[in-house]
Amino acid sequence: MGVTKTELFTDVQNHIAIAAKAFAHPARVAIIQYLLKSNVCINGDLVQELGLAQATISQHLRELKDIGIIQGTIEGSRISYCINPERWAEIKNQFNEIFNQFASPSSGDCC
Amino acid sequence: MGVTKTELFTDVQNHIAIAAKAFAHPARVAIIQYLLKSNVCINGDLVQELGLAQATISQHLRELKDIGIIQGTIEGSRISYCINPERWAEIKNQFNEIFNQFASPSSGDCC
DNA sequence: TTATTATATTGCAATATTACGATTAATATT
DNA sequence: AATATTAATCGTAATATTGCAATATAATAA
Repeated sequence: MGVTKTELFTDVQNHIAIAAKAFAHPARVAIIQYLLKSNVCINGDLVQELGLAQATISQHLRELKDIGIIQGTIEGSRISYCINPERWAEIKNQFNEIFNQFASPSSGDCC
Repeated sequence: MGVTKTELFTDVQNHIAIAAKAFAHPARVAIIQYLLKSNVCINGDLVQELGLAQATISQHLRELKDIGIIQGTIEGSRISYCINPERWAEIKNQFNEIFNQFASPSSGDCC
């Protein structure tokens, strides 16, 4: 069907899934990495950096913005994007909480 | 197109995207959480736990197995799944590396 | 052997995602 | 004002994902 049965899952599970989608496409990872490097926000020179069409980049930016992990401010005819610190911390914490829940078993504890 | 242009991106970017997909669906998050809780591996009582059809669960398990984040061993007619410690650590480190690359700007550093 | 149980696989149908060209809207430049 | 630049949006095509019923496979139980 392609349609996720969100009603079967907890809010936390759904939220984690949405946050994970920010990283679930290499183009979006590339955009995030670019933003991490050039801390000084950016605009659409991502089109140069990645080899994708302008419309495609714009679409990925919108997804990242919808997830909330980035934010954009209008600067004349350009738009400066940057990481949203609060949302970043939130997502980071959500993932860390999961990652830290697993303690490697001493030995043949498991399969 | 629905087809990702993987050749445009670095190996790291592609690998992160693949790993993120493990968490990019609430059912898979639920499966991982269930595995974290009942440390003692499990089988397909996920079908009871989540409200999805057996075939659907099986499919998500295969995806998680393909990503490598879980592993399964045959135990008679059942299959015990558990988290793959090495792969788990690998993914955890990959994400932490990204998450730690961002230092919240002192003030109006950005947009 | 014949059932039963547990899980994987196959084959769909429906929806989502990825990508891009074309268009639009808004600001900049001349 | 006329034109260029920038980026969002629309429409569309191709592929991927989600979900399930039905079937297949494998091990166990009767």
